[in-house]
Amino acid sequence: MMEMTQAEGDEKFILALRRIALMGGMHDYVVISSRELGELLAMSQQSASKRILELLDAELISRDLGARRQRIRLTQKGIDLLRKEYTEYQRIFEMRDEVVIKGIVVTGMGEGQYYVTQPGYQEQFTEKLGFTPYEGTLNVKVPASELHKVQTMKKAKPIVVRGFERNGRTFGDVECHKATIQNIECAVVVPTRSHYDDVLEILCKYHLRRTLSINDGDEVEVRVSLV
Amino acid sequence: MMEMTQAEGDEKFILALRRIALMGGMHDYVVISSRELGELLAMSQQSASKRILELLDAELISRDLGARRQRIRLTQKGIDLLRKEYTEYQRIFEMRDEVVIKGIVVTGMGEGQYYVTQPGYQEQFTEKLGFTPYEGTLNVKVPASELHKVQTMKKAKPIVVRGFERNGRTFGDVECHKATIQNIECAVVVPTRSHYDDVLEILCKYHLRRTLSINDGDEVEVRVSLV
DNA sequence: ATTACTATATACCGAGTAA
DNA sequence: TTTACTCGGTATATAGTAA
Repeated sequence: MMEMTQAEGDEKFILALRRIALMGGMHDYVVISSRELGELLAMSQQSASKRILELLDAELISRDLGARRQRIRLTQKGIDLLRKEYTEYQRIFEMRDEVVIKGIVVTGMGEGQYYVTQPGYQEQFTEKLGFTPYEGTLNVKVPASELHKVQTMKKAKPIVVRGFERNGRTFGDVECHKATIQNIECAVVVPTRSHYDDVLEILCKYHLRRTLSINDGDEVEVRVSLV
Repeated sequence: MMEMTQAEGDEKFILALRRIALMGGMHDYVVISSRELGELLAMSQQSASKRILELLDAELISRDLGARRQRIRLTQKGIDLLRKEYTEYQRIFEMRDEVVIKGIVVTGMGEGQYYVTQPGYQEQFTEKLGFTPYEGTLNVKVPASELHKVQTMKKAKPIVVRGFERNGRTFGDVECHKATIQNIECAVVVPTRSHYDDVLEILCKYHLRRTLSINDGDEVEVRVSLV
């Protein structure tokens, strides 16, 4: 005897629910025969009839069964199930608008600070990011399970801060992405050199450790805009 | 022998594609074992393995099969299939003639009040909304989980209140949507500036805080008409 | 026309197991 | 550890048909 949880068993209902919803079944009863539903779902009249009985049994639809025609509408439970599906697709496709990366605050090697304070960069930060960064970056280590989000971020169009030369030293381009941490505006700096880095360097107008009262080991959510 | 068209046979692939997409497989290869995928899909390792082979055969994913681990990503065809599904859900849910957005009453920055009281707007509000707004807006903060409804609202055809110039200052167009809160007629003003705003500004003939006895922190349901 | 039952056919899943 | 084969049990679909 194979038992199924609610969520697992739901899957086969979805297609039928969607067809009914597309015919207006979320708002009111719609006339639909089992033959018609079968055609829309590429299955036999018999199977469609059975599917309707299953949907009724699962309380995902309600039915008004007349002598020659049945009328069907979705129940609230049916609408909720479809909306859950919809939300999952939104998560998939709107992941492109922003991505929330969880990570742990760590102490960096002071590299960020060195770069941020270079006047050649600083002017551009102010112009292109809309704020003058505090002289120091917040370093956030990203766990492996979140690294794909960093990849996503790196593929989004960055705000490019141009490199320059100074005292015979070459400073490369820096790619930034606007972000927020607890609603405070900041920016993630992607050093163009290292492609496999799992530490985000974050610029902010404020001293984030003090402003947010965070320290090494604390978890933070960096909400990166990808637009 | 039962032949299936492409579209019909696709159905069983969708769930697996969605899981892979949610792990970032639309953007890059992601490491995922057949056991892991099986757990996520509530099926055995064997079945998940078979499903992966089927997805490969249908050219919906591509795979980099290493000695100890496989990496999978969606092909363009796989992405297209998911997007087709997403579009169908959009059709279902955006066909709706109203959307109910839950939010929390907050205190705004007084901007709404400034705009509402401009005579250039006020006349149009009276004409186009059917009521003369109280001199102040109710601000409702929408949680992230409800933001997709705001997107839906923004895609509906708005009532446009034309901008104007006054004392050398330019006032832009304002987009409104008719709505109700607890059956009281009102209108949601869409701030044209930022697309990611999560605060609704609400116009009403009455002083809503007093009329409904609501205050900061209270939850309200804004029922927005999309027709 | 319908809906939907019963019996048969088929597709699917997972246990066992190899590589 | 992996991936993925074979095979047998079971869930699911359809044809035939009743009401």
